[in-house]
Amino acid sequence: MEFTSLVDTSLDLNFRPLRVPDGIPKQEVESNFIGLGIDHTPVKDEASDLLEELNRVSAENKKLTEMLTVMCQNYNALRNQVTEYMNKHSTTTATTTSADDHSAGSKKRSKAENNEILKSVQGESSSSDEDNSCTKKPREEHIKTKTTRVYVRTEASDTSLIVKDGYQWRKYGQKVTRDNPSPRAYFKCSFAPTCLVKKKVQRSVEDQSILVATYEGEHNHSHPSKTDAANAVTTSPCNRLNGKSTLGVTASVPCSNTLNSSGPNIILDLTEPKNTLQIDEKKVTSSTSTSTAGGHNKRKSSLGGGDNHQNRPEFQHFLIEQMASSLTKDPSFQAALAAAISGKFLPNNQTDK
DNA sequence: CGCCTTTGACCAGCGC
DNA sequence: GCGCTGGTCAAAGGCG
Repeated sequence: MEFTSLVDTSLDLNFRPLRVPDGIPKQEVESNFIGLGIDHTPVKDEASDLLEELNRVSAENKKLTEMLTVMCQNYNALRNQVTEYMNKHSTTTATTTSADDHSAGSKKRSKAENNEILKSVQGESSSSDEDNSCTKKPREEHIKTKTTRVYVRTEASDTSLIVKDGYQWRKYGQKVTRDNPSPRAYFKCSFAPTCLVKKKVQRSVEDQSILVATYEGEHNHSHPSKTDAANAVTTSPCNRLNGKSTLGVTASVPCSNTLNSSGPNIILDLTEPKNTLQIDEKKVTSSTSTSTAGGHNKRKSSLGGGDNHQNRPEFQHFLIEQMASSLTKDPSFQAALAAAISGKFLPNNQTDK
């Protein structure tokens, strides 16, 4: 099914073009934009400019939020359709295979294929998570268990299975699995046995530079660091203060649709059904950086790490900030923005500035 | 000395 | 019942 043709995820940069205040000559505006011509602009005009810019950005932000909402709705609708379709298809397959002389193996395979498709559509929800396929836990239990999957782009040369999410983890095992040559590392929250959250980290089969971190359960304690979480996305991903520590911060910030291989792009897969935006399916990645929170800090936080924080206003504000930060650092976005702006100012397509 | 990682051994579920 | 596999345990060693 062609999702991209059904859901318009494109970012229309011209949906709300910059409005030039009537009182300001066009040339002056250009000067402000390109050369930051503060010296040539009266303070009063500058203030009104800033106010105008603030209003414009606010409106733009609102518009983006609306677009995101629409996208989520579209996604949910599509997901429901696909789920319905797969249910029908699954029933049909079972009927035909039982009627025919197909082997048990082929039955299993088709069923597994259907499940695989469903998983990809449903964002690999906890009940169908591949990692739970061989779990020892009773079914009811791992339905309850909140499972979140986070994709983190790292340096290809970086062989450590460390996903920095701000929480402190204790590694208790490592195993090479059958379906992936890369070892899988098992972590427990350092607050165990009080906190029973577990984390599995393994490199993606498709892209060795992507770490797949699967979180099971919810932290019953506060985030070790809020401020560090905020700092983390603006600093280098590799500057761990303690080379052996798994402490760090993961900024799960979907914002730019450009895949920046040089940076540690982070793809958030919210596998909870209530989380309507399954970012990872579109491979929307962030070009923001991550870094350690440093040391064994245990400061209180409400951001990052735990997937139960994502609906909080602070986290959303954090997301917005990181989106803005990421976009402004993205050369392709800057180019697109410049083209959009120059297209507005120069209707004759004179984009040589 | 305490905390951490490493790693081989062990356990349990599942399919044949 | 046996083998395969994923998950966990725990002893040993490293590091600050």
